[in-house]
Amino acid sequence: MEDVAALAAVSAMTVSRALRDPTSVNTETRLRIEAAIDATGYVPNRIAGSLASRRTNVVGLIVPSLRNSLFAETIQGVSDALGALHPLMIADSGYALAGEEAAIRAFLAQRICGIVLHNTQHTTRSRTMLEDAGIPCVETGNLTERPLDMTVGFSNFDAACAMTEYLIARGYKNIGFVSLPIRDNDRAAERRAGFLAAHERRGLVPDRELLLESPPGLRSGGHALATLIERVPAVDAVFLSGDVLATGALLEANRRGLDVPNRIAIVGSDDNELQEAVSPPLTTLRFPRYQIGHQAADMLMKQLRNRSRDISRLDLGYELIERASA
Amino acid sequence: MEDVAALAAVSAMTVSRALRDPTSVNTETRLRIEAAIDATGYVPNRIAGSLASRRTNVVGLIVPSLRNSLFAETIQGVSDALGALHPLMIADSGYALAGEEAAIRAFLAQRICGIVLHNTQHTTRSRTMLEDAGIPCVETGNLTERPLDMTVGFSNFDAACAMTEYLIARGYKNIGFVSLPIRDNDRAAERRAGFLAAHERRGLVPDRELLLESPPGLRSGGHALATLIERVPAVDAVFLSGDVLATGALLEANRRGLDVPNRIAIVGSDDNELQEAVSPPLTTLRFPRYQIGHQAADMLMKQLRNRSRDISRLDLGYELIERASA
DNA sequence: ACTCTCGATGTTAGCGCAAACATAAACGCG
DNA sequence: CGCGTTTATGTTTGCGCTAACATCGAGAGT
Repeated sequence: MEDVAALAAVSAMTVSRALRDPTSVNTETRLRIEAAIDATGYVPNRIAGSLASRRTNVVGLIVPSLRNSLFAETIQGVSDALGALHPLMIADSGYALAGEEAAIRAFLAQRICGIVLHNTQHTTRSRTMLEDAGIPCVETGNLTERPLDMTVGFSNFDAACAMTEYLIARGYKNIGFVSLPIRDNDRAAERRAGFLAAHERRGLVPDRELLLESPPGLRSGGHALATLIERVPAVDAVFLSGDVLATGALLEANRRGLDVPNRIAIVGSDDNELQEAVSPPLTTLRFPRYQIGHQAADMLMKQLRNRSRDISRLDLGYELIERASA
Repeated sequence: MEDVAALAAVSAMTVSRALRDPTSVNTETRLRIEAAIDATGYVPNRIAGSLASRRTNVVGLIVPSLRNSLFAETIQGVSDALGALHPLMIADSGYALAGEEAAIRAFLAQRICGIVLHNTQHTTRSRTMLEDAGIPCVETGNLTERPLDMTVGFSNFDAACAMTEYLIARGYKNIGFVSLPIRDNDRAAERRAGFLAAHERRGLVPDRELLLESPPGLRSGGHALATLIERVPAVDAVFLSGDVLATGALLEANRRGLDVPNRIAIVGSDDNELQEAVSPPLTTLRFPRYQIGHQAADMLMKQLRNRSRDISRLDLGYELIERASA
């Protein structure tokens, strides 16, 4: 920076100012400085700047998995909202609370200015670290009642409940429910709770044999369908809530020559192009995952500027997409 | 850190050492320091550390898009290989060279210690910035002859060539080729070149009418198939190289009642669970995307330690997965 | 006993910036 | 015309750590 300052015949401080707030220096001076930067190929050192100002503009994001395309939507939303102003540091928790804690610790050491979490369950240590750090934090993935700081998303409970009531209303009697493993996964747990609540509201008692946990994956969805049919031959509908499980189940049903939806209805969640393209097209829940990421980052940035929060809980809802599979 | 040092009755320097290399301090001292860290809730400031040591341990990664599940595999590979030692900063270029340049500039300001790029085309400014920065750089996505520094991946040219020769060998005469838009996408360009080269090797002249560029997406693959059939009714095979184009085309063929592979063969690339699950299962190319990310990060870290490179070009190859669609 | 080495720790200085304050010139206004 | 006020820039200091060197005692070899 000294070199640039010398070349532009100003002090380093003026260069620093020109870089951070171009309006704060005289236009002529600014142009001289810009020319000097160009000539020297100077690249500002944000590390030094961050140390001096005691804050960075880096935002941290922790998702359960990086390879899951669902989270990819949210990641893209966050990245787009942050734009060029805030570099993005990403880590995956591996669906484990301990993994999240390790990532939080690493991020705090990097003195991130804010954090987005795709989880609402945390170790106590994670909680205290985040509180002590005093940085804005947005939890996404599931809308909790008592967020650490801010939260944006949709209610997995409500969504699953709505889908289940939809199936009940259409006359299905023996409805199976398949979710991802519930351990350390509040989203899956909420959905199962929603499934059960819908039955309770209608005065029905769900068959526990029809509740299943399944790893993610297309094939896994097929297995889940097979398991449920074997356990309870009378099953007439299955709600597979997670990833591409429903698509896998549908393909399996087709393979077995089961008539969907007359012999068995299949519905899913996390709508995507594929679910519409299969035959019959799947009735699913659609979640605004990109928007969640975008809004989360927006809320974070707003709080970084204002130092005052306007909303701390934002429900972006869900859509039930009716197609031919139920 | 002063607090920790006082509590452990040592100097700040010893605390710093204990943190960076626990073996360099006496075991008793280390335990006292660890206890003090625990008691005070001290979180090291890597920003200050980085400034003093003039290096960070942050690795940068730039992909064309964050929402694309193909890149997600590579991202996960990079993240897993880096582990807890190296925080990961991610940006997307939006499939644009200018976007990549902006991300590189931002990363260099953050003084990343190394970078992984999923692209082998760069603006001249990008190139000079990376050279001047003098940090290790791994290019993935397409194996270039003259990498900036290191490269790991597979040859899109070879893979497309092999698939095309496979189709030719099976007797298909009018082979269509669909790729993603080629502008600023060396991978798509290489694949088309491979397609053309395979014809040339066999002394065939491909019909230019059968070359198509298509945006990504399932539906888009269907459209591409429709377009090719309309243009050249005699088309008897289509190679859709990119994303889920082939799956979309297959679903469209099924919808139209076209016999695959007897009326028309459909083959794709980027194998995944879905391509195996559709009917008929798709013949595709499989690329080791996770491994590419993992190896790229490994090469980066090895060079950060050794300061000497052992390999600068690593071909992880591809597989041609034969199934029933051709 | 004397140096020599080596492990363990301390001291000094400075990384490259930005906050806070200082300065200096230009401006407006009664 | 003198005063406060504003705009544009400079100076000093320190952010929290680590590199480099200094120190200091314990053990080894002769």
